[in-house]
Amino acid sequence: MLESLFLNLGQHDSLSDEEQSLLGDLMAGERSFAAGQDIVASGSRPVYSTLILDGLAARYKVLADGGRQFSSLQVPGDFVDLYAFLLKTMDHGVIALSPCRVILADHSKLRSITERAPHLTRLLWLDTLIDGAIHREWIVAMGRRSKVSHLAHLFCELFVRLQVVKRTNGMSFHLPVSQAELADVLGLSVVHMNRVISALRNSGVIAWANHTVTILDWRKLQQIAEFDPTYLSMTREPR
Amino acid sequence: MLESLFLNLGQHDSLSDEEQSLLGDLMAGERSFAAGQDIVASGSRPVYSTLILDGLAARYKVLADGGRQFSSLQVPGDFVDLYAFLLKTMDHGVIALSPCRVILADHSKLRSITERAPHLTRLLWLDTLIDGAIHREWIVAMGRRSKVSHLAHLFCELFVRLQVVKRTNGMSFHLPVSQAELADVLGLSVVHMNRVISALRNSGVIAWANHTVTILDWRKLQQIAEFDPTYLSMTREPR
DNA sequence: GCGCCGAATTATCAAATGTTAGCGCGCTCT
DNA sequence: AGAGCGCGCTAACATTTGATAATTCGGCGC
Repeated sequence: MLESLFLNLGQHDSLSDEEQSLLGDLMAGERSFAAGQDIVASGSRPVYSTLILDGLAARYKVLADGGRQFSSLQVPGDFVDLYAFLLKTMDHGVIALSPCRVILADHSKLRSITERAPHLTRLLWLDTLIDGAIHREWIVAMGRRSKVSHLAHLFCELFVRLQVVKRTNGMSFHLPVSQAELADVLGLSVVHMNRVISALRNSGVIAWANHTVTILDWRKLQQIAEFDPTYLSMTREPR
Repeated sequence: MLESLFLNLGQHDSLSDEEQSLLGDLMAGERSFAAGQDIVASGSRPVYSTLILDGLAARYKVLADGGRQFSSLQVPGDFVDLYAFLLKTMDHGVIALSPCRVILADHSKLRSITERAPHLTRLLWLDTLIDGAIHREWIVAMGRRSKVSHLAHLFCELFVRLQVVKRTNGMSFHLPVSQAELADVLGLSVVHMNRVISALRNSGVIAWANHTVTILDWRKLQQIAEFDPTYLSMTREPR
């Protein structure tokens, strides 16, 4: 059941049997959320952190004028709020964009891992660092890429991340979001989001129908996006 | 000399004498950089992490069309690349925006801290988590705030962060950046950056001259920015 | 099969933002 | 003192993006 987690953490450095069993002991208490439900509420002080087993979730913040901005997308094998273990108070919410199955990690158990399993601690720390690296990449995309390039970059990133946890199907992956939700990722109006999607479609590099994105020309998509996966740290080396 | 670091880490939880001495032992090898110099090069694999003692630095990425985007600003007491300890390869650069005095932390020593000092490890981890929280706040600002509000938010954030490390002077702080550099923070053209700055000035909440920002109306600035400092985790509690 | 509803798409116009160019100020170098 | 230069600032115009509204499309229940 924790296969996604093992694939995710294990891609960066090898996980010993003991570490796998520590993780098995850590993760307990499966839950499900319907699309649109909050997985973690803004302002709360969680006593456990949440790992996605299945589904798509997003961190978000809502401003006074009602505008919503997603600050990340979370796929199976991702901790959505591992940082709450140390940050204590959630300054934003996490919402299920599709039906989500999750499993919980008690903060007290996480703490004892930091006391007793330094290497596993470093891997969990690394997981949050990659989170940060993705944030930085998003900032660059929002600030200086064209909107089409930004969208292309997002698709590249999602494809690679989903591939790691075996959720791609050839060059396709499931993307259960509406154009309005995607607009809240890129920070655009729905109308303009639609224009940007049309442009990327018309360039012939992707197809998107029935909540499924298909990459028709991976090389060209990468070029449009200037995608360099270095920031995802997908090499296995001692950490 | 490490006062800024102690102020920074110590604001979240108390640092024992032993931890302070571990940090003193960790940080060694002072260096200086002129404004405009790279402190850490993109693509490099650092063997130490860098702490700012004095000056202003920024993480950045340059795109193929020459556009530059800063993904963070770093003030005294900040590690600019603590994450390189685990991420290994820099996927972006770090530049000195003003003359910078820094001090280094050997990755081998950092590693031994994770093996022997769990609480200090958690505080260092926390430091990188706050980094991530700031990134998320920037994403929200870039996506859904008006440009004036974004700028106001940035000033609120800088003021509060600088206050922690005692680098404010009343309601003023030193901001040694040109409007062009600030444009690379917000992701705007220089011309529009100038318009936005003028608008915020004209609203009477800030003054900015001689590289010094003065907050004339803190309450109103916060309102414009919808600034809520929760994400900076400025409460001292067990971590 | 029919009608309803949410989502996608298009059209039109308005506002925000970018581009290019130029001016002026204050600084430094000679 | 004069020239050069970086930087702030403004103007004029082009392009991108947003707002509003209408139309189409597709799934789903009756």
